[in-house]
Amino acid sequence: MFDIDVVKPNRISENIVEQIRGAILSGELKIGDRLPSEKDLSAKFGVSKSSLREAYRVLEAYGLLEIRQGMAGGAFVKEVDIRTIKDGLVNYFFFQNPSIREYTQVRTFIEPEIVKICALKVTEEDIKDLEDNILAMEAEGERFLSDLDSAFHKKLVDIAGNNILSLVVDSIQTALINIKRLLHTDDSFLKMVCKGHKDIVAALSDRDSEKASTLMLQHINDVEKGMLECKNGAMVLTESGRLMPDQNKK
Amino acid sequence: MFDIDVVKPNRISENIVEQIRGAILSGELKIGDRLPSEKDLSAKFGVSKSSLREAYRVLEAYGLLEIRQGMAGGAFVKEVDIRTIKDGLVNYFFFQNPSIREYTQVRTFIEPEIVKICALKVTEEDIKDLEDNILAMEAEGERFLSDLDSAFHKKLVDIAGNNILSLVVDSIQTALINIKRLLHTDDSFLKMVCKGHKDIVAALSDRDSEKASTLMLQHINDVEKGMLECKNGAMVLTESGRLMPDQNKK
DNA sequence: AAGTTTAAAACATCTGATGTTTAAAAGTTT
DNA sequence: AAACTTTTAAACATCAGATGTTTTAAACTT
Repeated sequence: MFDIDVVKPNRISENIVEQIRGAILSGELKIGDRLPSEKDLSAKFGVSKSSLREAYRVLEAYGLLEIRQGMAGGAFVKEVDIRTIKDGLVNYFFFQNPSIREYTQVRTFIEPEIVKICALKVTEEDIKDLEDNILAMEAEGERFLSDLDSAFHKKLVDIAGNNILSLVVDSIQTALINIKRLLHTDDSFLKMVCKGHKDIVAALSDRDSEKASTLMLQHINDVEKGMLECKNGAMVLTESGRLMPDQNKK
Repeated sequence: MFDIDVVKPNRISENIVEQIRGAILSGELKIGDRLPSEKDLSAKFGVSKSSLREAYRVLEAYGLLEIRQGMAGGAFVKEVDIRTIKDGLVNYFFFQNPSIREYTQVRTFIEPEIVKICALKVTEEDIKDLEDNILAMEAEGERFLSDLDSAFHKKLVDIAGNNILSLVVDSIQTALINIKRLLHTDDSFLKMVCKGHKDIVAALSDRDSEKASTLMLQHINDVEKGMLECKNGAMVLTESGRLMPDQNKK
């Protein structure tokens, strides 16, 4: 059978949203283009200002418009940025609540392959950046562990040069940061992460793609193990690896 | 240096959006909960109805609220659905315009691994569904090729049982459908797809995970090759594999 | 030429009125 | 009593217009 779409109410603002979104996706409106003022455009559409404003708000929420106040203000077509997408994914994953296993599984599929590509493309400057990241992690201790850890993996995927992979890795790292914030990782976790990163960078420095890949796989599994062992936070992990509030600590 | 976030204007509606979003993400508000009516809630926040309405519209755009008219209507907390996320990704990828190479690369990392898992988990009923899908493809010809092709890969990833992978594969399939709509695939492409799917299902039926994985990798590469050879549409592919409007056909 | 003031365009917010939708309650018929 | 119809009221949808705030550019002053 065919898929059925729920019939939506014919809201004026929604109609306008689709017209403007369509104009952007068809190329009629380009980045930086300024739409007419609320007053003018509402008159053109033959609707009230409030209806048009609601449409503008929604388009802004989609990340397609930027609305500026002031004399030279107005509504400007904007490139959707990754922040908009990640915020949406945060909302989505809040309800899905994927298990740590699921995150790890995706990572084990993608990141070992990513470092293989990195081994071929990585520059001396990249190596320097990665080494600096590790040094910062050792210096700062656990304070910025998650952020630096996240930055390390994002740096690698960016070297690989695939926008889609970058989005996926970035989103997963953002989700993992949120999870780690609720767990209390200890010093041995930090040391393990640093060691893993160091070995990977060493392999990349040698342009040894197979070794880098194997080390990355090991590292990802170590991180999962470390996270699953963390049980001293306000949250506990169910046997399926899902994060839940600890019922015993009220 | 630290990341800098652009300071946003202190809009009333934005303030309300964040308060309500926060209440949802903190668990204070649960799926199905009904928020007070516009009249009541705007009074509680001490703002006008219009400001509250704009906030509701944005939350609705995020997929966090569903607003219903009528006597028993109002604003209800809703689980963000995948459609909301995919629409956002369509907007995002419109500007990123990833190359076919990028899509293929992600697929080659993920889907061979997915079918490995499928080989262990697949049921007789799943096999039947997959076979039906192939039969439908052969019967329908090119008309629904993209949709059925997409459904085949989505079915496989759903068997694997990883929400994140399902989202990634689903999103890539949606993007590829949009690209294929602009290319004109021929009958040999259809045959190639059917053959690939058949072989994969046969390997899954034998529970041969390695063979299924190898065949999937081959299939994905074949599909890329087929797409890159398609040059008879209104669009052309640049040497980097990006889809662009054909300048010669005006 | 540099700094300051002023003016105007555009969004932000508020108020209050009117229309529309929808489900439940009330009423009617069989 | 059950089934159908009509009425009603709650809540959103839309509109109109007034007032406030922000920001830039132009006018003005030093």
